[in-house]
Amino acid sequence: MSDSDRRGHCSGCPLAYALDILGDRWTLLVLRDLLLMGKRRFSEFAASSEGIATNVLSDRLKRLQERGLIESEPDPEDRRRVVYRPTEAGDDLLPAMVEIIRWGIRHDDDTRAPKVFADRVEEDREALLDDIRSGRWPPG
Amino acid sequence: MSDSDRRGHCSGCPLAYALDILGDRWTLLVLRDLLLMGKRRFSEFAASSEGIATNVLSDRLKRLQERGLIESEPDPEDRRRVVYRPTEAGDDLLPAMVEIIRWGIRHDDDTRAPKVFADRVEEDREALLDDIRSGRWPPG
DNA sequence: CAGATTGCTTGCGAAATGCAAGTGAATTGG
DNA sequence: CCAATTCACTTGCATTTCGCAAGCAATCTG
Repeated sequence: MSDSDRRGHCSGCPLAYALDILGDRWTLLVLRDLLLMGKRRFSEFAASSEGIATNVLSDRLKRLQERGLIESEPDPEDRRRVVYRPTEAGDDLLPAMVEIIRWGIRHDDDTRAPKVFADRVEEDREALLDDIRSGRWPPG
Repeated sequence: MSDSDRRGHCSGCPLAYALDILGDRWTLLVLRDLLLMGKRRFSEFAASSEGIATNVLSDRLKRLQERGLIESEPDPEDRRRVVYRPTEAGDDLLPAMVEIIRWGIRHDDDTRAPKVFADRVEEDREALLDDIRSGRWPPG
């Protein structure tokens, strides 16, 4: 049986529902790479500075796919590769992710988040979300 | 060594920082009880319908305290009891939590979240946040 | 004082995690 | 064309975390 079979808690609470999918150390970091960093391939996720183990990465991609937050297809230009993309449900996580990041920026004294991002979130959250969604971020 | 010593990943990413504190199945559910349900005691958290194990609950309360998201003091009216309260950093998580809940409501077909809440978040998020913060939620 | 309650700890089997190494298919270089 | 390399995983295994049941001291109630 795979790592990726987890028991849902079925409490009816939407937060518990979300945590059943996202409630671990790695899942949201993979989604960050997809939604904010524009990464699309296994080796790109694996190269992120947090250093996720490849077996865990493989498992998380599988779960995200089963839960409908991402989808994948073989890269037509190199069939060894697989291209992962967020679905609409995955993209829809952006506001939540940005709020968590915002909290992190405000409370981590050693944050290395780009100042442009930090400033922009506080100044105009909605505009920043639109920029990210339409590929206008990062600017310039 | 206690369960509550976890290794920080020190990547500098504010999301990774947040996940080092919040990235598990239970921590945010305890904070939900504190921020949204007005619960304050160990036995109240333990009674939530998700059914957290008492050793895990004990560990999470300890970690949240070490990380400065909650604080506790013995209940003057019954010294067996301990009263837990969110700190400012804990309260500050409310917007992120509400965004996650919003995602859960939109994507969980079987959600049992109160419709008043679901409607209000979509209609006027900021006003809802203010109502929660000032104890005006739930209404009536 | 006897019994119940509260917050929390302990013991233990099961599951998840991190790490290193390996696998097979596809691609590149010579 | 064939050896070497890349890529996305998988496997094995030791360590950590988990859920569950039981136990505990301190406090309160009758």
